[in-house]
Amino acid sequence: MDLRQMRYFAAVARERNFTRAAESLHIAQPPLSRQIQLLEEELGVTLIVRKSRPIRLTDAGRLFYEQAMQVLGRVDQMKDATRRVGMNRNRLLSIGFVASTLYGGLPVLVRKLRRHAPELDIQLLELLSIQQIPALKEGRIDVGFGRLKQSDPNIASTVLREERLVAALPEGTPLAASDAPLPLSAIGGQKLIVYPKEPRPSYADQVLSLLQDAEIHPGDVLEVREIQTALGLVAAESGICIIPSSARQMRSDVRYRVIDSPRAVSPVILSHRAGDGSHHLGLIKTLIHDMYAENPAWLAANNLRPPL
Amino acid sequence: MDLRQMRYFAAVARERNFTRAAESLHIAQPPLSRQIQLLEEELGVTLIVRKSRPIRLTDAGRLFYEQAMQVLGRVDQMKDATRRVGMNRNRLLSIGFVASTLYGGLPVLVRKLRRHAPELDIQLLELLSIQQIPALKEGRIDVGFGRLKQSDPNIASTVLREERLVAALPEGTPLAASDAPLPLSAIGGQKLIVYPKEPRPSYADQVLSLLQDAEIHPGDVLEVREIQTALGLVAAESGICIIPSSARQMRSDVRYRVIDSPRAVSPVILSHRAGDGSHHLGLIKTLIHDMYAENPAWLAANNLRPPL
DNA sequence: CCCATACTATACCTTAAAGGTATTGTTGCA
DNA sequence: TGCAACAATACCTTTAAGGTATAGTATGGG
Repeated sequence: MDLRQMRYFAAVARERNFTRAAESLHIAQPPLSRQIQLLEEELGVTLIVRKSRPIRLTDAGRLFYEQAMQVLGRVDQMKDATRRVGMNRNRLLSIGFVASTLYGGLPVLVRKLRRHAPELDIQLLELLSIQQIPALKEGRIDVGFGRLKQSDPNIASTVLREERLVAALPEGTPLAASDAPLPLSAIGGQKLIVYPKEPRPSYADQVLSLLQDAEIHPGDVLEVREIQTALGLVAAESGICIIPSSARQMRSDVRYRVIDSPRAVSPVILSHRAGDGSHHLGLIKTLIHDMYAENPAWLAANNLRPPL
Repeated sequence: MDLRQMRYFAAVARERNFTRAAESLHIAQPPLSRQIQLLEEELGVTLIVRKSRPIRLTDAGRLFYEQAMQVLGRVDQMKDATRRVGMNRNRLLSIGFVASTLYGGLPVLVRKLRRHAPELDIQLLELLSIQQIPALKEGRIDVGFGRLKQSDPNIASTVLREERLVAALPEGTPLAASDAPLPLSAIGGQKLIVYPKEPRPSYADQVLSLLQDAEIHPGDVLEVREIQTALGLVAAESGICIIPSSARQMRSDVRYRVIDSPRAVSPVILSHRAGDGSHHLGLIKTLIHDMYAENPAWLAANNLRPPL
């Protein structure tokens, strides 16, 4: 498959007419027909109903069209962004993060960073904690916000804070009746949903070992790929799930109860290359410090709107 | 630009070596070098620092690499999805929605729909309200959830409910001191942020005409493209913003106050093609009805967790 | 410091595939 | 039913991707 074929198909889908589509693409009609045939052949799927005037898209064609438009838009954005970084010689700061920090202080930090260093192009990449280590080494990212402690000598890590864990519970179930802290033991026998499924080790293992250390055995453990799915399943009463406090913002159709155990915490960890003495890294550390100073509540135990 | 060039560049970036990258791509090394040169030429940007062994990526190269990987992943997903729909002859149901419904009942509806009609492939497309009308006519979507009343004879629309509007206020400002309903008049003289900027007419006009009809004049109106930006600016104390109640879930670092006016509501409107008597459309209507029945609070005036 | 080594770039040729022209089917409407 | 509009097929031309041979350039050991 080829961007050209996608563009050709998009033109046909828009015009609902091969001849006019070919004109708009500045090519002759037969090559256009052939490219669409090749595309359909590669996919093994008919995209266009030709025995109808004007032509119609099949269901597969409609889907392909929408997706293709999005991909093409994305490619254009990518071109622009690459040119901007390359031409202006702007420094690029690449930040890796785990999804949960998006619901915490990361957006605020990024906004502050843009204000304090407008010359910087900021790239945000969602990466799981352990993916951040190789990404840092390979220079794909410059800083990482993760949740897993590690001890690679080439990577410097700082615990920004320990965040309370909360249990996500389906509305209307007995456990969700109270707002009081939930004893860890209450999780025993419950159906537990953990994430992410892979790559291991991950936050899932952190949760599971927390329970294991307390000798609490959940009734059944279901692994899912991401927190969104996990909370969706909780809402669908498929089980309960343990998430960092900040991720509570993701859904309000489930109930949350802080877990009543001093060990039920998850760190937020800033990582960067050990040798990295860049100005921007220092700026980030300063800004994070400021954020905590501005909002000391974020450091409080029962943090309602927690931080990075 | 071409997916092939993106794949080639990705291989070089991964291997950090043209020769080995060429091997992994099963082509000779010189053509690979040339394709990368062509890519750099088209972008007008150097992506690779060659006077270094192993080679390094420039900042632009790093950015391009990450984006390219995401695009390539996206293309693969698209192929799979298209094949699945085309092969299994699954019916595709394409749903257009405005962003705010994502923070309301839409996810619940989609989940119910998947459960009740597992044979269905569901495509979700974010479209502004007025974009949904042509999208319905052209068959790009089958149903739309929007916020703008319209009167196209070919499109049937149903108001699902009227949702209360709330003002988003920066924390710590005088207006944010209370949780009580906010009189519409309090918005007079305030800096107001509205969205989306285009295409018009949009929800922005709904908000502006609400104020105009009440003869209230905001101090200054700033138009932004999307709600996320608008709320970000509110958090940065750039002004206040009027949003549908359900969108409160998007951020918790701003304060919300229900607007104290019976006219300060925004409808949630279900639209579909006038002739459409498909089974799945009926199912959607039934499911929505069920949702409201299950959760009558959604219909209450001061809806905290509102619906579609 | 220079040469050996391990690369990447250049030059030039071969081949595959995209695009064009002419023409033959189809569809749908008058 | 026949004509107008349009897509598919057949076949040729041109463009550009890929291959081979070789020259140029960056690190590392002697």
